[in-house]
Amino acid sequence: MFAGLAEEQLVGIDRRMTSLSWAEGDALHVEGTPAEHLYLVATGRAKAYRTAPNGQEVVVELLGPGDLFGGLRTLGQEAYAETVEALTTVCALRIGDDAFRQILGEHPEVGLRVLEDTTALLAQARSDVTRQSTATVAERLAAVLLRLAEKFGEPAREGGTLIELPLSRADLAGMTGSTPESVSRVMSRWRKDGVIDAGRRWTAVREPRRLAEIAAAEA
Amino acid sequence: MFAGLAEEQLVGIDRRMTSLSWAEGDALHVEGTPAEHLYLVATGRAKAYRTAPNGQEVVVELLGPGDLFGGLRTLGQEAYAETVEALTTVCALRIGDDAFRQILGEHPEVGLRVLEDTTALLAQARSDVTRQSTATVAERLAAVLLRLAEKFGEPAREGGTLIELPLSRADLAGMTGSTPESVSRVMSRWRKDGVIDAGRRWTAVREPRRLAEIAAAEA
DNA sequence: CGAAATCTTGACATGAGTCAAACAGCGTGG
DNA sequence: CCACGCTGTTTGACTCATGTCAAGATTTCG
Repeated sequence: MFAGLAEEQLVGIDRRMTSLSWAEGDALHVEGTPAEHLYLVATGRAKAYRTAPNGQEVVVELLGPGDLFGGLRTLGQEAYAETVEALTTVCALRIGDDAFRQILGEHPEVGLRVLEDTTALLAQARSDVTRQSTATVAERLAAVLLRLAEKFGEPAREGGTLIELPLSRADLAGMTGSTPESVSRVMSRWRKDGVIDAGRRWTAVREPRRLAEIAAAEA
Repeated sequence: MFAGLAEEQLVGIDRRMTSLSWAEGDALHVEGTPAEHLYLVATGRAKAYRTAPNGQEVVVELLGPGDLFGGLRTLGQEAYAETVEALTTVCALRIGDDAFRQILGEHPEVGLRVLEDTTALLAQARSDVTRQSTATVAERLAAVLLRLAEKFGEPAREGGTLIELPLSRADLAGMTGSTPESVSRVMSRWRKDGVIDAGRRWTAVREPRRLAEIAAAEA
């Protein structure tokens, strides 16, 4: 995010940010609360979700180091639109309205970077809308797992990619716009077929290509 | 978008943009083409849609005067993610990569404005994801009609709000992630109940409150 | 080791997609 | 100016994916 800035500039920026940390399960900020801070994840994982009128939680983003989230009155956000909850221990930097504007004034490149990030998120969200509207649960789940593997995965010793995240069936249901039961069914089938493997706090993709085929609705 | 700038600054900006126009049905830019321009709608209406793997068109945004769209390599967009098609005769200003950066350099406020817009679109898209995942077709359609009335509606002489847009059942299906048949069924019912009224090239919301109740899933 | 939470699996209900046929606007050409 | 045909809409009958409810298995943690 701040790549390409000199050491002393970074120190200047750092002084204006507050470093905070949360434990697994804590909420970093809550949907509907007045939006006053931007956050930059330093370490750990978190999920951002919205609560639908019917009470279901829909996960709109998974956050890791380097990700920006939160909201500012300045940017037309009256209140936080999502609740962000720590999935592991999380450290993040918090920045206020005025400090953000200052930094943007001093370092225009940073503004462009933020715009770039936001644009990418928009593209992501729209692709989610499209998939949600046209794909089946299995296709959506395959796409989600591939994305997770891409962003959070590490090579597993048994082969394939390991996603070490404490995601419950309910979380996965929230990401696919489905239910824990449906997710469980689909994953059981895949496990039987050897496409994936999963425990309580992790998931492994054994055959990415099969998953990709499923996600592309070629089956 | 450029509110608050002096006359001569506007002239300077204007010189770097190309003014273009399209007829109803024309594509302003096509999904998958290299992204090289940003556009600002001057007059007319257009729809932005993505084509799902199964061939269905999902409308992700309706554009009117003042709306920004398109994409730039600079912002991390390799290719346009959507096709934008004119719903009426459309005039828009086109701006290239370098010019955009120049303007941002000269007028930082504009950058903030763009970021603000993008943030709003992101919030919109995420709210769409949430609704898509949890609401029924009727609820989604009600929400879409209310949004259209809000953005494009004008008071109708018969009472209620008139949306003068050439939207086919297929377009509405694209916006609700559904099918023309389902949309037709729901709208027939509402017409019978006097909640809305519709012809080929227009739709009128007669009882916004009933629609709002439906959208909020209170029925 | 036991209770609480989570996951799995089954049986069932239903919203909404698909296919198909009848219908209505609307422009075109005789 | 009217009839024809094209295109989009409406309505019906049927099917299927997926949500719901419920019971049993498994894991976690106090």
